[in-house]
Amino acid sequence: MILKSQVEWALHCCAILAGLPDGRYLSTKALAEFHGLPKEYLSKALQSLSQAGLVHTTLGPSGGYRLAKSPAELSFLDIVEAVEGKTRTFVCNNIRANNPCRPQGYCESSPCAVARIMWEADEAWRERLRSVNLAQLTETLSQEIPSKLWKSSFEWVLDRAG
Amino acid sequence: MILKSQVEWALHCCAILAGLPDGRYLSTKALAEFHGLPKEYLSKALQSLSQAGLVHTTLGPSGGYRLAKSPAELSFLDIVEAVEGKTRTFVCNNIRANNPCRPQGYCESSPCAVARIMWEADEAWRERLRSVNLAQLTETLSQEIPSKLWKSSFEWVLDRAG
DNA sequence: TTAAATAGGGATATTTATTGTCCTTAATAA
DNA sequence: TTATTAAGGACAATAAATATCCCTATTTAA
Ligand code: SF4
Ligand code: SF4
Repeated sequence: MILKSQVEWALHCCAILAGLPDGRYLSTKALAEFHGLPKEYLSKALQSLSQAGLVHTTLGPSGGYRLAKSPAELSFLDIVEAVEGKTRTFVCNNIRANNPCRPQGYCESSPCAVARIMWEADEAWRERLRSVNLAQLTETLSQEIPSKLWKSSFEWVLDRAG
Repeated sequence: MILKSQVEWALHCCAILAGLPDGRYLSTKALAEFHGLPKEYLSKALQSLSQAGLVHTTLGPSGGYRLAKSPAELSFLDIVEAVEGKTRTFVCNNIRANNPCRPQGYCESSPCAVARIMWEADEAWRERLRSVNLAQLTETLSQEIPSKLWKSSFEWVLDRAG
């Protein structure tokens, strides 16, 4: 069970968009080139972000994407769920229903303990993702990335932002 | 990203084995029949449990599986990792290495903030699974499953345990 | 002693999910 | 008007999950 690579792509793209000045947009083309990713496929990830309302888009030359909210209002969970979906990682196939001892017509009232425990763990994962926002990420990145690289990347992006 | 259904199977099988009297074994055939699962494929899941050292096996008629430790010593995480593997759910494809602004020969020293945050969430998930053991599960199940069904299932299993 | 039953595991097939490409459409700015 | 963009549908390629089949060594029950 491994997350789609689109999750990593979306997180990186949002990190870039978080540094974009107000009113500017960055295109799929630029984001794909910056990260060395297939443009058409990255586009699907960005569309997921758009459908989830995390980014705002415009068409035409100088069009592209910007964040729909402030970085502090966008959590990792928002981005992960936009791309990966909100479905819980454990799905119950209700195999207890096959128990040969089960009386005819007997119907389980509620999810059993196995499922509940697995769902609690899933929720612990989501809760942790919910607790980190984009502003915190860019703060950390700005401290860890060499300032020369940080600056040149910023300029590279601004050069292409519409 | 959804866990294999083998995870559910393994958890249910372990729950059954946890109720098995000392020295008794239950075969793949019985476990598959009880849960309504394909015997040959369930066998792969049980082999994973065996390779992880969670269960003990014997061959021949009256052979099968029993837990290798007491239910209190077996956590959900043990079982999930035996079947699903220990690989973290977020894999870093190091797309930052494609940054066109990156100086030649520049080598990232350590995993970046994105990966670390995703790995912390993964660890939160595992920690929660680590905190629940099989003894707790069977305790809950015994309270929630109607006693008539609980008893008849127990007898069904004992009938087939070698 | 023999025959049946078992776990283990290799090979392979089927189905589903992920990854990736290509193309069309409508909107938009230069 | 024209070039550029996001959106999205159709489709292809690849990888992973699911499933089946068969063989082997071991063990126990008859
Ligand atoms: S016992 Fe729980 S996990 Fe198993 S099938 Fe029922 S609800 Fe699902
Ligand atoms: S997650 Fe971090 S380490 Fe992985 S590619 Fe992105 S920036 Fe690099």
